[in-house]
Amino acid sequence: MASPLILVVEDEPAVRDMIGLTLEQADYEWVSAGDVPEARCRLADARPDLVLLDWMLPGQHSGLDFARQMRREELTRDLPVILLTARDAEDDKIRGLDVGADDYVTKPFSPRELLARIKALLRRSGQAHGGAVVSIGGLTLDATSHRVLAGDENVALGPTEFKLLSFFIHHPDRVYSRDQLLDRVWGSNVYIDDRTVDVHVRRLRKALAPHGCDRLIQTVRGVGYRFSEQS
Amino acid sequence: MASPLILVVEDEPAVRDMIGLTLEQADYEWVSAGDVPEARCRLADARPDLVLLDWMLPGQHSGLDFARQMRREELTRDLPVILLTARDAEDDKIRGLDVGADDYVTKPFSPRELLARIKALLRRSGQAHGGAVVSIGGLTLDATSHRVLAGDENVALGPTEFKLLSFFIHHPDRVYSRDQLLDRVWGSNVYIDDRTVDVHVRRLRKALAPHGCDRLIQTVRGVGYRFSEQS
DNA sequence: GCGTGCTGTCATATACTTGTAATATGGCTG
DNA sequence: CAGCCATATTACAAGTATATGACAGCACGC
Repeated sequence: MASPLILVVEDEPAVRDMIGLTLEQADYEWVSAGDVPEARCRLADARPDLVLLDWMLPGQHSGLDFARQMRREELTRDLPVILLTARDAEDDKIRGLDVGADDYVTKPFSPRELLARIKALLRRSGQAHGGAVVSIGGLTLDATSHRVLAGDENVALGPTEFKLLSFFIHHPDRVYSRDQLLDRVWGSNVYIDDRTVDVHVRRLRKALAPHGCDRLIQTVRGVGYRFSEQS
Repeated sequence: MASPLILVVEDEPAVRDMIGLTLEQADYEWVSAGDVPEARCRLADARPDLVLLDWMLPGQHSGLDFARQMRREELTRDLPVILLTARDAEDDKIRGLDVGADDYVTKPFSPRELLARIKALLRRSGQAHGGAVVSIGGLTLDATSHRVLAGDENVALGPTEFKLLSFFIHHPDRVYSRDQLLDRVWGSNVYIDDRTVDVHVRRLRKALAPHGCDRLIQTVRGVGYRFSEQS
């Protein structure tokens, strides 16, 4: 998967940039917003994977209200939120978690701590959704929605190609003969010609090529095919 | 709201207790059942909010059959089910989702993972019942006033179409086979032809088309339909 | 009872998939 | 380099799945 996108909602430009720098060093993408209305826009257009939210924001709405709002809306309900708070008061922390923040960090915080919490949260939220999701080499296959993504673009596949890719992606780094593939993808005891596998591999490659993912399916001459990230 | 009640269906007492402990620590109420008949009783008298269901159960009925049954009955149709499976086989996962489990967890699993999934599912189903209004992709469905808006215009739907859309909008980003849709939208023990689903999907699309919302209902060839904002 | 609207089924049209076969390409061996 | 074999590519026609439009039976309100 592409590196996660993080939305930083913070009115103080200096703090914002500091956080941004930290994020960049850890290879996260990020966008920022200085107030709630702007944050709402970013939320809608950038679709971040996680939100860092300042407790105190200018304008009539506090960060807390914003968090509460996020929980009300379908699209943002499952977004992990980390609250940034200058205060140390236990009440605030509790109120924050109560409203649906998943974690909080007290200012001043170390970059290391911030990153650790971000990482933990992304991992958790990832797995909460990722029941049937497998990703390799920029390719993501989601059995639940029956979808394949290359990077973040949708890949259209026919039923057989989908099954073939599904098998490959679950059994990477290993050669399979055409017969083995017929058995495991088409089902046992099918009377289909070996060469048919070539054709489906071709179709799969063709579908993946525009996204550069066709390199994942490798021909092993004299043996069969292999799905692997390495050349 | 009172803390959610979770039904644990698992024949192994040790596992049951372990899960129970995990649940208690997270402040969930729970009841348990060791086999399918007992589970049915608990379902009827305790009315749980979520079911944790072991894949392999003693007796002639597997957990899978039980899940399927639940989907057919009015009262239990919308109950979130998490399948517990010792196996890692992809086939089983797919079959599990096929039957209507909302998620699955592979044994051995960490308490944290289990809790994360429970939380995610409860949040989703909570909104399905509690929040009367749900919006996705410009479509708004208001269960209270029994009304559907596309943007700000009213969409006229027949009863079945409304139920179908309601189901879809509450279960987005996921494929459902025609059989599953019959079970979950039409209800118990109907013997209606698969193809009828096509017709209702068609009617729904037709009603949504003037507002450009028909793209939300996507055909997944060879599998069924999916409701999603993407592609 | 009569119209109206909804539902499930069917027949038909359309769109996609699929296995095969014919042909091209490429690599290896001698 | 020739010749052989394995794989790649393309085309195609049959087979399947889905979309669509029409219809008859119902249920309901008037």
